[in-house]
Amino acid sequence: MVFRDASGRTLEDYPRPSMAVDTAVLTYTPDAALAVVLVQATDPAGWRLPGTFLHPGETLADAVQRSLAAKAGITDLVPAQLHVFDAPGRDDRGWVLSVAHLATVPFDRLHLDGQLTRLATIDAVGSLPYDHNAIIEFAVAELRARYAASPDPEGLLPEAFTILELRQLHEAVAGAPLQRDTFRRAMLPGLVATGGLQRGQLGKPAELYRRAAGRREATTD
Amino acid sequence: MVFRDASGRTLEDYPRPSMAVDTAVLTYTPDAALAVVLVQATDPAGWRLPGTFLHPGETLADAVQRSLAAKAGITDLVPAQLHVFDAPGRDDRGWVLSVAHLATVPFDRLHLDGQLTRLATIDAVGSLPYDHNAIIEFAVAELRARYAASPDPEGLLPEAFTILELRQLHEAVAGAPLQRDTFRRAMLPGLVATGGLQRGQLGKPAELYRRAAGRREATTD
DNA sequence: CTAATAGTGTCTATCAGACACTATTAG
DNA sequence: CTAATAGTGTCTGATAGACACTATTAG
Repeated sequence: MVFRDASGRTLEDYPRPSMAVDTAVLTYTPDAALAVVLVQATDPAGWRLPGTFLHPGETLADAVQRSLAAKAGITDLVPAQLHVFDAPGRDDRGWVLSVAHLATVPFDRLHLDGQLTRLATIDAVGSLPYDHNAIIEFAVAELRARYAASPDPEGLLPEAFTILELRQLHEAVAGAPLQRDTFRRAMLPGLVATGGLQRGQLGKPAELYRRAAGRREATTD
Repeated sequence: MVFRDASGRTLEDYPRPSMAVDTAVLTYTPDAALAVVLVQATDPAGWRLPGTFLHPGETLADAVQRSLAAKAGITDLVPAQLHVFDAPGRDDRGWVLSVAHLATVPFDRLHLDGQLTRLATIDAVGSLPYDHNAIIEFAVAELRARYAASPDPEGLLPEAFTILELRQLHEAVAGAPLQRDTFRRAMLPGLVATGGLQRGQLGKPAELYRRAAGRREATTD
């Protein structure tokens, strides 16, 4: 069926923008920092967020996966839409709207190639082209909301972890220190002890936990 | 500056989708119900959310304003982006992405024309074409989040109101009854007594309030 | 007066913040 | 032993839910 409006024009007669996706891939580094993946571009040269133009018939989520699989060797992502950036002059190459996305990846599943890709710590990202700094702001705010309620909902830690490791992750995400005892009591309902202990450190060995199956909120019941 | 990719193609050589906006305009009716504005279309005939295609150089927010000013006589909106609906087959007229929006309007600022526009109560919207039912779900969820913390943040009530009227509005938004005394105590920090009373009803006259200037959250300080 | 609604006092359970205490390890 | 970290007990203040009480009106 061909659509025609009041003036008899079909859908193809209307000017259309180019549609892009740009993704903030967030990870948690071994030195306890929240970091974002940047890629090197040539055209306006410099570091920026990985992105691509939407292909015909393709889903936004698929475009995100396609743009990241090559550049960062990441698969099985669950990208989340954040916001559409639509300022008319945001891209000097033409009329381009970008749908900003967030994806989280455990550090050991990242395979960055070094020349074309690098990690930047969240509080030390430089000035990026387009509105990519604003996209990172959006992404971090979204991640903070997710981490407020339950223990490591994105699975950035390995299978088993101590509560200290969990708290350091949550502090990196929140960008602020968290109460030691309150944090423990808030997270315990969502955790299951593995029975193992973490030895070799000074002090009493810490119990190892994994996330509870039901991905519980921090409540009593 | 003309952009060319590795194959020498410019931005215009890439296929592009049509970009639309669809808006859930929510209001609060005199009979204490949350309702959404629907418009009558001819092309696939039936009721649907008001929307339009994005014009060149136009902002999404501007397109929302343009599509609503005519059809519902509403101006000075502050539309909020909700989500991009991008399923390849969502529109049988072609490849159309829609950016769903939420706008709230006090009932007495609505000027619906009757033949082409009507209100539907939220829990009695019928089955709408495309993904317009999902858009309404998104919009109501967003409104609920906003109304959880502060008194009538969208200004759906008139200047002065009683706490009973405020609670009835919040119950319509939440879709569930709220505790009478708890609600009052939670909202009072964000309210200012006007000094007036609401008379003429049976029972003790209720004090009239307006929203506090600072749009305070429900806390003590 | 009665019926109805507005507004408040208060008890209980829960929870965050704060702090100190006990428990268990390395060295 | 000492130093350091893990884990817990407990007090305080704030708050939600529940319930009952007082206050003030219409009729």
